[in-house]
Amino acid sequence: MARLTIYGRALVNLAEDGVETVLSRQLAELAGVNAAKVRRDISYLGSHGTRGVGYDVDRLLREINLVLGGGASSPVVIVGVGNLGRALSRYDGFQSGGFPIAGLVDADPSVVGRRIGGVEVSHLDDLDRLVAETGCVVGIVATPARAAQDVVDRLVAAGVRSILNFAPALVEVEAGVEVRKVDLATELQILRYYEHHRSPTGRRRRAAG
Amino acid sequence: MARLTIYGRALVNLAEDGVETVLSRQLAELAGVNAAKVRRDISYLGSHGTRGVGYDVDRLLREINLVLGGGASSPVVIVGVGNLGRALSRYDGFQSGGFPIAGLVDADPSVVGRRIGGVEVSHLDDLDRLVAETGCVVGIVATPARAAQDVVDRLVAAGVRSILNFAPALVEVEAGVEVRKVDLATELQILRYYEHHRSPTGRRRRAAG
DNA sequence: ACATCAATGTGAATTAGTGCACAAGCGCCT
DNA sequence: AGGCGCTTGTGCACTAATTCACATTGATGT
Repeated sequence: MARLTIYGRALVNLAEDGVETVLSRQLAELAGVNAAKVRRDISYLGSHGTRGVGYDVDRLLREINLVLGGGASSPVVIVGVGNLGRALSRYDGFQSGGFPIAGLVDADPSVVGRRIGGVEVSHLDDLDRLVAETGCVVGIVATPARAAQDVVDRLVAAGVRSILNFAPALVEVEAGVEVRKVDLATELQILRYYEHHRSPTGRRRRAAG
Repeated sequence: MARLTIYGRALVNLAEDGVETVLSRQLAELAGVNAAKVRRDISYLGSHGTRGVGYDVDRLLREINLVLGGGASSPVVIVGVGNLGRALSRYDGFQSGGFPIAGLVDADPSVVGRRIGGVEVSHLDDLDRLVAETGCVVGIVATPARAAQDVVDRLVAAGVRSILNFAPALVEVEAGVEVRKVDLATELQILRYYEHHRSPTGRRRRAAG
């Protein structure tokens, strides 16, 4: 679940502050959710807090990291170095999050060979070789919508089983391949929707996660 | 709902192809959801298709655009021109989606005055003036997590009521202000989770939206 | 050792979301 | 004009998610 990553981040902050024990109520406050939900989520981990005391921060963090895949490094390949692809290539959040950029790929021969953020751009046809050599397990699709399905098919053929899709298009994959979509246009549209259906102002509250 | 924007995009494509009428079944296929869901979603619009025929593409598209805020242009201000902020500044999806970048802001004096993607960077303290002059209605937060709450407070104080938060932090806002969070780190974490809990391969399917 | 306190873990209730299945309605064909 | 076939709109059942509320259980102090 997505909430686990939120808890994880909150726990990291707590650990850095030297906190050793946390209550479900506190974690709920930090994560912006209900305390009962926190407890139920954590109970699915099989983890056990201590009744009357709370959860051990370090232990809980370890358990969450374990189920999320730990601190392992997962190299990614970015397909499409157009506007968005270049932007993502220069973003160092991938690196610092444990997802080093192992390769850049584009179908346009005129950009192949160029270096962006210290990584050379390969041709789309070399995707198989690139994935095999670098051991990429995650593919990032930053192409126009019409190219997305073809790119995803190539990624899957190359062995990639986890895909983050920034293209505004739905793609089909075989079961066993996980695709997540990040759609900036949709997010902005939704904001615009609220802009047009503004409710009367009220009290301060925690934002949706 | 987020699905409305998906329908909208599908309808645009259909309209470009010259299609005049669409069935709930077809729209469901394009959007990757159940046909009954499409019908129920559309029924909330108050729109009426024609039984036995389907929905008029142009009419439905107009209705969806209306409820989503139409083709109005909504200028945005990007706060934080660090790694991610610069990346976003150069992404022209905002411009083409009807969200022109009206301003860039940063707290670091050494980047103030620099031009990125044709827009000059202003100081965070000038946010009020910038928002007032450009009529920005949407703020994009691309700062480190620890600065996010302060930046959001300043945006709200300046009159911005719609915020897209890329910082990995929850922020509090008064009611009436809408915050949406885009969290690349979480998306990648979730992919990594599935990577570690791989289910056996199966048949091709449409990916989750 | 025992009582007390506090927070967890979870059964049960509530709410939201999904999807089936069918009645109602519209156009077309005769 | 009337019947037929097709699709919408929606009542209803079902599933998933959330939240309440409390019995349970570990720690602590006397």
